[in-house]
Amino acid sequence: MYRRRDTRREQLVAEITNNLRRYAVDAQQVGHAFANLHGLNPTDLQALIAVMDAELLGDPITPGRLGEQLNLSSGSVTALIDRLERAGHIRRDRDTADRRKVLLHYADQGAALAMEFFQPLGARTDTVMARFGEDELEVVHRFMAEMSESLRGHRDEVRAARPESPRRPTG
Amino acid sequence: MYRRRDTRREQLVAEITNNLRRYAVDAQQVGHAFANLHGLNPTDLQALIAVMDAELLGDPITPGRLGEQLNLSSGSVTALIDRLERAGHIRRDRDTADRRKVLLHYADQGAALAMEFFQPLGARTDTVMARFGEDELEVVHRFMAEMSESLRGHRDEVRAARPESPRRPTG
DNA sequence: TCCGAGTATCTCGACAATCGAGATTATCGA
DNA sequence: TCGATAATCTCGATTGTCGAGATACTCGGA
Repeated sequence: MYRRRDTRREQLVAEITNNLRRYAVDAQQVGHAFANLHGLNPTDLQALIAVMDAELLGDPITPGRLGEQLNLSSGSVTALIDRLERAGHIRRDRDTADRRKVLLHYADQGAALAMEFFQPLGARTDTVMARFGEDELEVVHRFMAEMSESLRGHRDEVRAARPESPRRPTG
Repeated sequence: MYRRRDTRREQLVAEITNNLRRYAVDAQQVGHAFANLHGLNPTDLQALIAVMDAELLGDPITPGRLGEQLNLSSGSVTALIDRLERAGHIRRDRDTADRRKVLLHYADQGAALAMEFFQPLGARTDTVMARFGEDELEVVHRFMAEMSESLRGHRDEVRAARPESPRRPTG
């Protein structure tokens, strides 16, 4: 964000970078605000979306994998799922094949909530996209796909890094 | 994400929407992982970025406004600033004009951390953008600017909404 | 069928971030 | 100087999270 802007191209790069960053921040705040509004905490909403995503991909998520995605300990995951299940957002089902496993499915309550979360967002997204031609959307699509891919790579790198001196403020 | 995909255009819209959502989720997880790595919690990192942003715009943020941005109560903000100040990330300064106000500035420690956070991200962003022509970047820029603007509007709407029955589970 | 190693999930006590009401400190107009 | 207003901080209660150990299940071998 804080870089040379001598050429038009550099200026574009700088501003796009800015916008991506702001988009990410704002998205997080939308999630936070929405969660508050519905008596959830942000983790709950993240979890709900992850459960829904996995299920729609035909590959229901387990508590273990959910914990990896959200970076939670096993204890926290159990508490999290308890909360969501108590609120009627999701269900726990044992995997019939491997009965050690628990598969998470969203319940009606959770589907409704996710819908309520995504619908206004989708409407706004559509409005913006309506102002772009199909060839332009092709460009945007290619850009977002690569950007998304790149960010996922970065996330995995950061996660792989081990804290060398985690919290030792000058001993 | 879950919509008709009859035409190429609809397909594009659907996939871009998907990518935006995934980008937001992944960005949040990067923040979470990075914060963990450095002994912070996600709120601390968000706050640090907000302080840095405000200061670079020439308009240093106050604890009150920081609390609004992050949706924290005044007590939490004080604790948050205490943590960050103790860790050497930011400084508190009284506003000389209105001495009730406290202005937050990032200290060297905080600048270094923010740099460490953004640099690898910037490198990746640059790599992706290098694969696009200047006219393509113009399109992406316009798209991201409008998208970002739209999302901010949505955030404010969600924040303005008041929880009608916040947490009364059929009590 | 029984055993033991391996894996997934859950239980529980300790810790830390957050909330929210009230106290504190500073400003501004009369 | 005094009272009203505003920004920040203090403190007790609540709640999400951690992490080690317990529990439940699977799978291969005898």
